[in-house]
Amino acid sequence: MKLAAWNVNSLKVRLPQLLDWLAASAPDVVCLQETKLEGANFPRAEIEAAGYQVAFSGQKTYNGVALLARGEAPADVVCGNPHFPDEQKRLIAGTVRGVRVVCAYIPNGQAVGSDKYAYKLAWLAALERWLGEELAAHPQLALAGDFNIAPEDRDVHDPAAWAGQILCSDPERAAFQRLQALGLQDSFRLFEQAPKSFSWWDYRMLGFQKNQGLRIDHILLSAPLAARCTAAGIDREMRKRERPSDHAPVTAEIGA
DNA sequence: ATGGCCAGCATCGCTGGA
Repeated sequence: MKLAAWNVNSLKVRLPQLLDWLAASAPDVVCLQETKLEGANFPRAEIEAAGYQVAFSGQKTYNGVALLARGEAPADVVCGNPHFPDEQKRLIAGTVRGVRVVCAYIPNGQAVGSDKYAYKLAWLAALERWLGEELAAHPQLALAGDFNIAPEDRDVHDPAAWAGQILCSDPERAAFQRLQALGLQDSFRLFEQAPKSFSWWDYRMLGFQKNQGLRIDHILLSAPLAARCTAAGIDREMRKRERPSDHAPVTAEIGA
């Protein structure tokens, strides 16, 4: 089973690319972030026509997450974190083929020390608490999405320039490590990977052309799923398109 | 040259992203 996560930066704009990518890559489960759509505008019919059933939690203009599952509806869907009342639609979970899939759009944080940074750290602490419970109930669990955290310096094109900055600060990285301490493993690092592998590139300054990026989109797997994981990667093809999302899809393959 | 982009909402400039 192939799991994927993609921050589409507006599902309205990126729908043609999403449909192309579903056809080309045939993922079994897709976690979308930044759909930026309210329920009535969600392109359910187009996605169902591509063979996927959907569950989503959306709002106008900002945020918005969705789960797509090929050939079946995600079961036991939960929106939001019961430990963190939040107007912002950033979390949705569902079960597909016995795997609990948690799709997260972790806050950006804007700048270290800002109110949004405090919100990000509080959001992460509540996520850790809730995931501890989810893992106890669902040993086969994947946490996938836009984490807005580059876990290590090798995930940053220019670690000196980014040192201590948003997405790279020690408290953010410590929060990522606490998620790992729950037993979640970074699927990408289970395998040999090319140096300077990134999942996001700034639209400005020819970021993608120069490969000046960050690896901030991740698929974390519980130990039983990590043991079944046969491959993990980042699909740069969509980032080469006209009018791309600034994020590339990330994928993990789970064997039987 | 210390900034260059993009999406949404709503105009002809702002917020937010990362």
